[in-house]
Amino acid sequence: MTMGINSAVPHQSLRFDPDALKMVEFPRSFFLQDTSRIARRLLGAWLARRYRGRWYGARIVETEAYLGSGDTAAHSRGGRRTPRVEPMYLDGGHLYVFLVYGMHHCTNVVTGLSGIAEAVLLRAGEGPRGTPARLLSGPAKLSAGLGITVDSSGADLLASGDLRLFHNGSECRNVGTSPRIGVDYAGDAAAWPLRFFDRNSTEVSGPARLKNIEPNA
DNA sequence: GCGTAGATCGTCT
DNA sequence: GACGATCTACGCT
Repeated sequence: MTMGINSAVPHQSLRFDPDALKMVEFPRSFFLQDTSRIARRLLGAWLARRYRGRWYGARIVETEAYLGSGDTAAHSRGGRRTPRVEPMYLDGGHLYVFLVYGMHHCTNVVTGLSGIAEAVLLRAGEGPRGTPARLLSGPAKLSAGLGITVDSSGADLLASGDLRLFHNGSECRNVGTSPRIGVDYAGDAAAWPLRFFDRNSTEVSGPARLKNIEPNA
């Protein structure tokens, strides 16, 4: 067996202590709001993973909303319900993780009631102080940094398990908006402004022309 | 800074 | 059999 850079070990620099930072978890009701609103409000929240008894985490700085059956960019477009996508149909607060290009994992937070296949793709994060620049500046990099793989698809973030979503009460006040990245195949939906990012962050992914866009109050 | 190409394989048609 | 909700390296401007 090989244990290389693709193993599910989180990056050491992401060690943190959610208790010392007085972080709390979102209630289930948070994940039942409008998906675009959740995508925006997740900016500043911390995705966390417990590995061998220690916590590792990343502050989310970029997200995208995927709006279910009517969204031609979503894996659940047209009501598709295959084994891979099944976690998208769970209650809000579960994870949906998939593999792209045969090598990269992408992590999503499922939103909405059971039966509604919407989700928020977590596109980029910032680690604690000392984390190397650009370690988490992309959906696959964020997943790899925390060691999240498809093995975690379907996990419940509210089950007191090893994967959680924390926040410390402060919301991102400088939010930029743009079309989603990498969905050119989606026709009209490719232009929908469903990408959200922290304009103060240096770790946002994507081309420069999609950064520093005016705040969208 | 921008555009292009190649990696690599599960999933869906 | 084609195609990715991506990333890196490389060449050019």
